[in-house]
Amino acid sequence: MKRLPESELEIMMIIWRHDGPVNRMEIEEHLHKDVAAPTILSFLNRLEAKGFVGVEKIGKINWYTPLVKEEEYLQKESKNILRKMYRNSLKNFVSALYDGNGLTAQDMEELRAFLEEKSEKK
Amino acid sequence: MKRLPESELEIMMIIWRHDGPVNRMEIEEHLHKDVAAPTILSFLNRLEAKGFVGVEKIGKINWYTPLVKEEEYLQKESKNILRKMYRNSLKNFVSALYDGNGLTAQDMEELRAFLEEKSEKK
DNA sequence: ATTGATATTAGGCAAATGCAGAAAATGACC
DNA sequence: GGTCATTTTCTGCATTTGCCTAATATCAAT
Repeated sequence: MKRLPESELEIMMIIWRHDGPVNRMEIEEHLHKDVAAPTILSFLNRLEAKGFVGVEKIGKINWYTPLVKEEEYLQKESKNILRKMYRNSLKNFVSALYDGNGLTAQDMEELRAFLEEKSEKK
Repeated sequence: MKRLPESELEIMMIIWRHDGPVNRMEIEEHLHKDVAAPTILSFLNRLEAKGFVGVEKIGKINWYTPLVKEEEYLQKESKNILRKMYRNSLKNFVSALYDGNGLTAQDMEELRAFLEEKSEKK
């Protein structure tokens, strides 16, 4: 499974978060950038070529569905990020966020609870 | 401050982790890939053009020093990653790692201790 | 000063990425 | 069927990225 460039990933995130098949227009609405329709369709074509989405044409509308699972992709990416930028240390990553004020008390509490839950049922 | 492409980031990580100025040869030794000398120098030139490193030539050797701080870059990147891929939720990121078996018990304990320490001294 | 060894610079090239104009297809309405 | 309106497809193009070959500079040893 290839790594996606930024623009394709942006599209892919929208597709993943959408329930069921999605068309170009819907993607456009969720995109924060303002790009021409052929641009989005071009990214979608590339996603299809890479096996990330399937397309079905109904009438003149293309409907896209994910073929790669979000969790699967994110799992791999999380590991890559940690390895490439944080010497494989999750703590380094969280530290960076903390020091850059990227963490709220709520984030931290949420994470604490998560860790607690996961280590309980070992 | 621009985002760095993968190959330039790899070089930059080596420079950051090295103590004091570093030359092409030293970088080459720390690189896990096997690339020709001009390739590395080409990346270094690009890093210089982007303001990430400074160069001083002594004899025929170029010595490189970071101009951008590692923490600064990583802080920004951590936030970007979280925003772009995990809906700004650190827990989502850690979850992904956990589910993909990217976390050891040690990682988790380390992180737990970190959170505890940081929330104590609020 | 010549030769060798090695480093950097110049230049370039294929592929990937981000993007959009023009052309073609298709549904909807008269 | 003809005409809009809209959608997709085709095609292309400027940049960026990853990488290297050939040329040039420079030190070191003779």
